[in-house]
Amino acid sequence: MTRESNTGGDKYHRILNAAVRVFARQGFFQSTVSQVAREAGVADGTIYLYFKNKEDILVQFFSYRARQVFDDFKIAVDRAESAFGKLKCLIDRHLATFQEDRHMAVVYLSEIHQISRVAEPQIRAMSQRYADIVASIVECGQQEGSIRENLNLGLVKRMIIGAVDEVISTWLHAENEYDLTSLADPLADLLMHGIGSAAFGHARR
Amino acid sequence: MTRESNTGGDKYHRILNAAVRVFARQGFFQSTVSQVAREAGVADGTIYLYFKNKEDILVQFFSYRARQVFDDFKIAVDRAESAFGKLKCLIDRHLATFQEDRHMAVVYLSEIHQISRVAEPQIRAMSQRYADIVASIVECGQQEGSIRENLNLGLVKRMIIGAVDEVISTWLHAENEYDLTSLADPLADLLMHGIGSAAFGHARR
Amino acid sequence: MTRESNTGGDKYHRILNAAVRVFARQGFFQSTVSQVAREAGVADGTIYLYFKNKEDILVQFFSYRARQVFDDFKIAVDRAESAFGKLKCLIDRHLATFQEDRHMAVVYLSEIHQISRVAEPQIRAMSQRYADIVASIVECGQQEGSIRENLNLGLVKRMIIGAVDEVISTWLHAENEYDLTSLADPLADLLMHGIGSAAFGHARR
Amino acid sequence: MTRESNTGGDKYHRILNAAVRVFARQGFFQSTVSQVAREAGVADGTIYLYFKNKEDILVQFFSYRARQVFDDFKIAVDRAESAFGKLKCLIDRHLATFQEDRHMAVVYLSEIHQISRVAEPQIRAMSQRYADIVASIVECGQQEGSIRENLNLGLVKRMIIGAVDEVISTWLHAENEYDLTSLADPLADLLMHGIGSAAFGHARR
DNA sequence: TATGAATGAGAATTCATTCAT
DNA sequence: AATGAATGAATTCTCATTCAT
Repeated sequence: MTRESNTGGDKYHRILNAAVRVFARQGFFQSTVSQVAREAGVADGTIYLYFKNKEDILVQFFSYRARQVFDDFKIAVDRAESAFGKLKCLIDRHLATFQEDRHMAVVYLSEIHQISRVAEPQIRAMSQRYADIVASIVECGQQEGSIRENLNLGLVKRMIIGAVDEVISTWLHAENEYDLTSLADPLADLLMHGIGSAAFGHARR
Repeated sequence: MTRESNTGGDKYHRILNAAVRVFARQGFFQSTVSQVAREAGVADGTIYLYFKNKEDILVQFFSYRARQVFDDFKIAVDRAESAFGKLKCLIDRHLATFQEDRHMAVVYLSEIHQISRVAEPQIRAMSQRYADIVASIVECGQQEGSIRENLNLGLVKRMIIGAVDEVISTWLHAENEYDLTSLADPLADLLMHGIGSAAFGHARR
Repeated sequence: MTRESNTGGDKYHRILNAAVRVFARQGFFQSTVSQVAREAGVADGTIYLYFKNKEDILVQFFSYRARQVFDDFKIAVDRAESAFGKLKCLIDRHLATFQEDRHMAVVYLSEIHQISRVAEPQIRAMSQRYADIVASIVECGQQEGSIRENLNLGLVKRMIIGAVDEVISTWLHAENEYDLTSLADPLADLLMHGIGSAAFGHARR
Repeated sequence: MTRESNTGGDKYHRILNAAVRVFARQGFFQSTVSQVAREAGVADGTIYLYFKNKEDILVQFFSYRARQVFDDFKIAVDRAESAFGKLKCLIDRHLATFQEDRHMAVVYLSEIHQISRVAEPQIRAMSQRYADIVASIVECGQQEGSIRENLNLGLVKRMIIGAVDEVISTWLHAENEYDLTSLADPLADLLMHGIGSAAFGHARR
């Protein structure tokens, strides 16, 4: 009965995309189902043929749309050779994807906490996906000797995703436009080598 | 009825604290003014003697409560000597403060995007405050030679605050309790030296 | 899906029977056309090929189905010889019919008042039919001397149908099952001879 | 928190009475909360200060208003001496009460089946109250010899209440007004002595 | 005939805010 | 200052009905 099997997924995706636009503009709770319907060019009631309720639109968004985005990161990362290359690639894809779909970026960054109460599993799945990618990068780097041993993987993952999300968030709220992806390499460099000077060496070791 | 945490304050603070508790529990938009009033032990109408409207409670929270927290960071950082010490101190204070006031942490992390539409200036002020602290640390480090030159200060600030926020966020959603501050040093180390191995040196330079 | 009770009938009767089942379960106003359609195994739109609107299903039910039931009473009553026999027969048929079709019983007893606003004529027709039967029984009884003269026929009819309906209604809401028809004779006896003792005779006369 | 303790029970009873009028006119399901509010001269939202929801209005009606009516019957019956007198008294009060408050009568007769799904206990309580009254009449009659032994009390109660309700129901739907209470004595007589002629005697005995 | 996706009017309910006390 | 009853606009969601296929 779920409508992925819709004729071409037409209305379903029209509504989903419209919803993301509206939510990005006004926030989830300040958006009305009517607004989403109008933006999608359907009647109010039509929404409920495809979504259980207003919240379900957000859940579906995170379940399918955003999740798939994270899956794509994996593919991109696998193409790079070195750990550093992979890291740059991950961050670049992350930044590029969100830059390409600003609406999704806004909704992802603003509403994920709201939705986490109801769609905890989906959120965890995305988070885990990211953690897996980071783990694979770290492992690769440790094998080639470019990444140090004894890392707290979870912490590394949190640092990376936190840094990237914050970079995106700042970009979203910036007054003047600028190219987000141009920050991929500098950020990857920072994450790889830290802010410390090489001269001082690694304090701990 | 709840009077335990009535920190001797007047009605204004009683309401503000009650609101943070309620908002943390249910989210801003899913909380009602009545709930805040009940939690504060005042009548619904009383809220409006101290706050312009529901949203204003959140704005006041960010204007005074959260902002002051960021101000405190500055003081703590100034006490440390080395740049690395300052960084650890900043992160430690950040983590400790949010660990001590979980309600504030939830509201800060969840609702800041909602409020940003209406309280952009306050948000910017906090952000700028953090940027200043980071800048002072970097400057200090560069003078003592422990932090490299040519850093994109804004990017460094975003990396740090993003990493810390993500660490806090993960802690908030974790199933089992753990000590957040114990992550301060490991995280500071990561930010300082990156995940790369010293052996490889700084690729770029 | 439910096809068991599809009494070989065409769509019209399939829908009508399905509707009675659904209405009995949930009440007319709390039932949806979709539910009736699903129960009947047809598409929503198909309902409207056979019925003017939702209400019309109920009207048709009372027009044809329930009405026919009352017609059957007449036939049964005519077979009995004595007035008392006829009365017992009427009540027995009444109880037996409703016991056999519990769904109809529920709808008849619960929804007749709702429908009376729109299908007054049908209701009156059924009521008149019952009044006629009662009148024929009374007439028969008066001829054979078993029923007293000077009866308010309308009142007698109301007493009988009221008593029987109430007996059925109680049975419907009873917690444990019991045989409804076993109450036919006791009730007929009560209606025939009243609750007074013979010794006291008829007070009035 | 329940609002019986309202200042004079003002709004609460205004709404309850308005609701009964509206429900009587249109039926419960075809009445809107807005209509009740308008009839009561209050805002829509005010309804919800006194009633949990629309259905609760009906439940409260049956819980307090109608139930009390049944309680009154008891008092009236106790005043009469003979069993026959008590019976006439019961029926007279029953008819008079409903004649005096036509709205209540309509709602009671039309909506009791709807509400029984949700307020089974209240309905049972009223029914039991009536059964008790009937039982006391019968017992009294049996002691004085005016009512026969071996009666199925439950059946007698169902016959009486069914007959009375049907008489009221017919009166409600009648085209021309007539005095309902004038039927009390004839009906009591019928219930007491049945429709049979004294000459024929009691078949069973 | 039959379908069932789409519609959109309509209803219940909530809740921020006001204001008489 | 404080109260909390009252308001009514706004919102979500339902569902009878239609109509293109």
